[in-house]
Amino acid sequence: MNYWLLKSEPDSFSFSDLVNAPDKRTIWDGVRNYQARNILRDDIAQGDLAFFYHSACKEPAIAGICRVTRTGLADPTAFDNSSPYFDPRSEQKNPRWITIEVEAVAALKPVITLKSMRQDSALQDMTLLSRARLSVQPVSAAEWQHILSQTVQTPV
DNA sequence: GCCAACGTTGGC
DNA sequence: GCCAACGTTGGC
Repeated sequence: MNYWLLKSEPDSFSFSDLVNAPDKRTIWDGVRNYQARNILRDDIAQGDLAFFYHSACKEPAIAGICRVTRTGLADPTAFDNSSPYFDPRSEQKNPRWITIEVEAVAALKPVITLKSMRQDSALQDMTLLSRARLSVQPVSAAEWQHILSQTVQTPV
């Protein structure tokens, strides 16, 4: 099993929004970066766990944990010409944008801020610190466990 | 709101 | 295939 970090702008879709979604699940749609797409398509497996990270907001931080419930899904927003993520180059028979479904597992109290991760010598190799713009990224088992040792998980 | 970093596009 | 122009992300 592998660990991941998924970024979302909380003003658009927060961890609380995921908790309040039907079945606490959502399709992770809207990713339009090829490296992130490749990770979603090729590397993430059903049952993997991911941090839910809040980006582009007042306090960038890991807010919760989610589990991957489905993989290999064509991103439906690519086919929806009313969506900001519409991409006419994505064909139904050969979808360009592949994504996953995730389910909320636990909230972190306190949240783990970007600031605290920057200051933590155990986390200096985190992809988050060197590849700030990559919206889907790997987390090592050591990083995962270290971060969880700094906080308490509250099941949702 | 600024702006550095960086991914994508498109002319050549 | 190169690379300049352009657009977006995201921390601050």
